[in-house]
Amino acid sequence: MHLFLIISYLDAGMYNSQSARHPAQTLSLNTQYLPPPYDFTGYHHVPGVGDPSANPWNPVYAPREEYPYSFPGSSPSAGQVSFSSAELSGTPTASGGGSFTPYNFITGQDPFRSGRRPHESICRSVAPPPSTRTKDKYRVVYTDQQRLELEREFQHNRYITMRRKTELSVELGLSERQVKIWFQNRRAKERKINRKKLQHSQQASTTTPTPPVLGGPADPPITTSPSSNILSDTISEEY
DNA sequence: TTGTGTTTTACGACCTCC
DNA sequence: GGAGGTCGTAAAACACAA
Repeated sequence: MHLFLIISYLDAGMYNSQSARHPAQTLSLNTQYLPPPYDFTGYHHVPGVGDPSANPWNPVYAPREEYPYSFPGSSPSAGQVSFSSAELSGTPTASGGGSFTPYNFITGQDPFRSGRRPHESICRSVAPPPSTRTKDKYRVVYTDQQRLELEREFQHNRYITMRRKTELSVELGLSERQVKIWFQNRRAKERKINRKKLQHSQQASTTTPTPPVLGGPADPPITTSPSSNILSDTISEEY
């Protein structure tokens, strides 16, 4: 059981992002709007909005930034990926110490691998300048502090608002593009993890001695179609 | 030390929305 | 048209076993 603490990020005003791009959207700027917990089915332009069954998965795209997919801080939703306090506090995990690291279903690696990058204490003592891919630097490695803040923001909101993106980019010394791409990659990572979890659970269910009831609820359509993705995404609520 | 597998940045292609 | 979304991928960074 991991106590998920969002301390200073619960300042609701911080997330009342104003959007210049979608003034017609009406749902969001109201702080009273409490979005459903992390749920990819809520993508706003799915045909039949509000009725995921209408089109469970067509390229379903993410909510616009007017949709503050924040989690009520007082009740971390089931959709959150939990972090140990050590991870969120930036406390380096013991190298190979076997401490629990929720993200590492596959390799058991520390998500931040804190304290395991000898060069970083030198090379990453200063945040790298906003950079794009160059000959010299194909990519930069973000500092632990940058990752920590980005991760915190991600735990609060899977989709960063324009306002928070600007704030974070200034705060962390990253470009807004870097922040945006980090969130895109982070969501991709989560989907990947969820897919693996789903595969594991499916394998476990197929290897159980009790045969599934044909046509019953325990016999979900297992396909490789994108619809399985949305399932895996919503499954993230198990976290 | 090295080989191998995984994770992390960054981008392009393609999509929808306004 | 430009914004940001997903998906797939390249390559650097990293972890770890042998």
